[in-house]
Amino acid sequence: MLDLKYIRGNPDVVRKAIADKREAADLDGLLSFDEELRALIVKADELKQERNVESERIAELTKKGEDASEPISRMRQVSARIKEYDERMASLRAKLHALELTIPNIPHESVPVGTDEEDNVLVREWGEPRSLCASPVPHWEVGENLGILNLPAAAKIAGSGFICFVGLGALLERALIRFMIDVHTKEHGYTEVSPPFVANRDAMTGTGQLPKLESDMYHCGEDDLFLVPTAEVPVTNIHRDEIMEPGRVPVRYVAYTPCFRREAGSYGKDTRGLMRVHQFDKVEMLKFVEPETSYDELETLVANAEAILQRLELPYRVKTLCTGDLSFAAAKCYDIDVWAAGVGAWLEVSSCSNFEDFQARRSGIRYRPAEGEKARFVHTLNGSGVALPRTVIAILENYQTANGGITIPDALRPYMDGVAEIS
RNA sequence: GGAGAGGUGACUGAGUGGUCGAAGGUGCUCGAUUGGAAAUCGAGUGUACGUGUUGAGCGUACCGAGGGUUCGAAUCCCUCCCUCUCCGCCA
Repeated sequence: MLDLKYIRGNPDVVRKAIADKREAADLDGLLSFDEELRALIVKADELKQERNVESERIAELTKKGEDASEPISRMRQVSARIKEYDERMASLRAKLHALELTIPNIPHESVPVGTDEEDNVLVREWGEPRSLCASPVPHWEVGENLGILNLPAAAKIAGSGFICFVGLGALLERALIRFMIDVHTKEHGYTEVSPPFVANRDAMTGTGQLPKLESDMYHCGEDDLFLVPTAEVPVTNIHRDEIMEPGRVPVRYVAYTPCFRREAGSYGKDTRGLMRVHQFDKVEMLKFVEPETSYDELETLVANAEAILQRLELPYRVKTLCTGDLSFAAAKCYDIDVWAAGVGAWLEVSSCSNFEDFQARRSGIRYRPAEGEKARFVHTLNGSGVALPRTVIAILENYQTANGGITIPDALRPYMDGVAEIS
């Protein structure tokens, strides 16, 4: 959510952001509601002041035993008018707020303007895109062959787009989670959290999943709870409606959660195997920082995610998303794609974003720079560190050996009970 | 799921219809005192919105949330949420 005063003062900047992000938002409607509302506030406040003053007089008269019926009947009418104003303002506020939630964040000046992923800009590449064997097969084949992946079982249980790991496959998943969290807590200074995997409507709205993406969320109607689409939702909301005391920021968290996404409307060949699933594991990093440092923090965030892939010796590339590919709430975002030799494709395993104060304003997350100073909104950032299934794909495909087995990356072996190869 | 208790400012804790944005205490900030500190004394100490010759002032709102009663609600009524205690159930 943007500052309404900012929108009022810089409508052209906001209009450009909406266009660059290819969003549809009724800015003019918002501005006119805002103007109408402020006019009503002035009138209603005047009436309320009159009522407050007169109420005090009525109290005095009553105390002295004098007749107060004249001001009372007059105030009865004033109150009726106030009620009318309050009702009009309430409905106007609701409409205004609904529109406010549809205004996207403004891209940072360093973000390239573009229409879709074709216009994203390559920042750097790491490692050689290759495999241990000459002609690696796709992960679903090698996984089924080795008995570590049972997709038909997952389909039987929950339908297509779900995963069932077996044996060393399941251990590999668990090892990756532990490996990533350990690196981030022990070497990168993050604090581990294990949050709820469901979130309520307020939490989902605070981070920006609602109202726009409701149809992509799994929803428990009975309790009006949503399965988390990313740890970003529960972890960002840890500090919702808080003012963090001086010295508290920067706060850095890392969390493992499963992520649930309906992926409604996603069809095509990139949905094969583990590439696009409804439930996947992810280790996510989040930061709450001072505004002045947020772009430096974004760079280290990306570096922290890259460190995971470097340890696993998986080739990857980093891209800056252009305005058209940038998500609704982000001001700037880097995507990291890992190379998967079997399917011969770059797969997105991390998205590292700076939301500036967009989520913080929406969620009421502030900090006090020093004792006695005015509270300011923090800047929030988050990035995957990293998403599991596509990392598993890369391991199954890039570490495939000529005999159809899988070599375990050195960094993972301590977490795999020393297992060096799956065969 | 059943029964009960409770939600007030950074914290603690008063307040059952008007003089309450809210006593007292603690903490914090500034000042006095001191060689320095403690103690003591004095002053100050929320957020949001609006208005404004723009950060002085003024106004409005906020005592878990939302409604209602009333000229007037922290105080009375209703609904919901959350916390705690006991019982039941259970990993």
